[in-house]
Amino acid sequence: MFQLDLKSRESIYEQIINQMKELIITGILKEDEKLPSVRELSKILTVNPNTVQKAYRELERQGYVYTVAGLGCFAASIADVKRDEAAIAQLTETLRTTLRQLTYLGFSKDEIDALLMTLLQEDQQKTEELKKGSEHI
Amino acid sequence: MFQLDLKSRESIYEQIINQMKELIITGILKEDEKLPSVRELSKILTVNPNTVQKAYRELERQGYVYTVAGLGCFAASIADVKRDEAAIAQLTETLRTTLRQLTYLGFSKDEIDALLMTLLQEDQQKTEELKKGSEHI
Amino acid sequence: MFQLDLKSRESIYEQIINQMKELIITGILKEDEKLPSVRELSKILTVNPNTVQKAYRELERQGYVYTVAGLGCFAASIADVKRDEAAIAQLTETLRTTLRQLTYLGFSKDEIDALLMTLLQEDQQKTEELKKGSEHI
Amino acid sequence: MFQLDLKSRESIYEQIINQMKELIITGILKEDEKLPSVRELSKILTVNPNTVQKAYRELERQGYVYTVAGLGCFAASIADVKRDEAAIAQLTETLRTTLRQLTYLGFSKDEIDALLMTLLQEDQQKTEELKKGSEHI
DNA sequence: GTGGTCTAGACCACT
DNA sequence: GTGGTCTAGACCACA
Repeated sequence: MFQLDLKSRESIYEQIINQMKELIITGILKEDEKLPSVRELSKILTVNPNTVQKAYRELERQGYVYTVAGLGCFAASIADVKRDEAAIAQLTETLRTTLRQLTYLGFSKDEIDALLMTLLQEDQQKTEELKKGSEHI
Repeated sequence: MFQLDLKSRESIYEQIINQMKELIITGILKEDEKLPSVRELSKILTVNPNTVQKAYRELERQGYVYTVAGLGCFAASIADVKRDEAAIAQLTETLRTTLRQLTYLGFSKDEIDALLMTLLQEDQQKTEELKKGSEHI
Repeated sequence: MFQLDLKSRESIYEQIINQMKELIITGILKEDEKLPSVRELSKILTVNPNTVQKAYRELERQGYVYTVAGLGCFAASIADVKRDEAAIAQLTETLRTTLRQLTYLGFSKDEIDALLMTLLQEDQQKTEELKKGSEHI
Repeated sequence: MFQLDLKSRESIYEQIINQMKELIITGILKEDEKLPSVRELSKILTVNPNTVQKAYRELERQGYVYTVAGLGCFAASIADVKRDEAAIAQLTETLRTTLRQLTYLGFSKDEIDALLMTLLQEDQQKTEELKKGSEHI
């Protein structure tokens, strides 16, 4: 279910956040469905409970899950996911910088265009596959 | 000449690297032209010399500059740095991840498309301006 | 009769306490009227009986209800609970802290004033409605 | 400078957050002024560095401070403080509930009005005093 | 059982 | 030196 890469530059709690987002956005984790408990997931991933806790807290802050003390953490409605303007601004800035770097490396507009189209298609396909996968359950 | 943003998430040495790359690739810093010395630049930017040193080392590692002991650091040939496959792979991965995050935030393909078009146009304009600017020198 | 919000920050037993207080003070639950049993209410609300138990205990401690062993829990005289100085002090402290937090967020005195007026009016209306509702019984 | 109350129901990191907000909002900590380092403050308060860290991170998230890795944490412009809608909604809800409770305890609208006026005035005075105090430094 | 907070260490990248 | 992340424990309130 989860694939952690300890060697990755992405920190563990960020990997947990992103993979959990994937499960929620694609509907594999349905609205109001319970997430594994902090302790449970920490055992599965063999990481410290605090690390999982940190990820869950951030997911709650961003509106992906909601917490009921004593009961656990549950997937929120996708509609509740906050379009955090700060996060969007940061992602936009990352895109801007990255595109700029490609230009520095001598990529023409058309080459960048082609690359982006490929990546976007890839992204859409991945989303579709995950959604289909969850329907079969 | 340099614009450092201490509040940015991007670390200072990365900002120096990226802006120096810009100067080199756009030809504002011509081949074999001397870069400011580590001490000089650190004074201009009011940052720690170690930070500038680290940026220069990384620029050398990536082939953007070469160092002559006792003389200083010089801009390398643009041909030497173009099409750095490792760099391209990394930038592609960054794009992939960033697009995925936007999808997580509920962005539709069309919205992402629109955003990318805007950014690309911005990038092209900036490139044009820099080229014109360097021709006048 | 009861509206529990699991997603609320307010713990479940506190929600039960507050709503039970509302029923008692507005006279919907009249003096010496029997409250639903712990087991009954826990089934209705689909919560753990311990949670209801805890709420009832706290209501008893604050004088809102009294317990007769073997018979159940009954609404106390409203006179017994009014003007609980400890409770008032605590609520005042909560107000003080909350107003301060609004100031931290940059709210001007006028903005806070306006907000309070709105809330007070809301509160008065709700009180009126409840009183009318209970007269008809 | 700081007053921690270990017995308080307010957690330590929340106390740090609130007191730091006070220092920033009142201008005692001026824009771009450095906060004590995580380790330094943890020693002063004899709490764990992680606890201070948690407070600083939250302050950054809310826009009260900005962080430069390797340099430290700095007071942000008050204009940058984010009017976090979720936080405002929560504070409003707290006010609503608290006013309701006072009504339950038999307070008339006029009594609540009077109490609120007193608290508001208190709050304004405190803010004024802190601002004056910082001017004298 | 659950999440929330805290302590006491440790290692890393950056300045 | 700085903040950022992580581990390995512990205690608390709540369900």
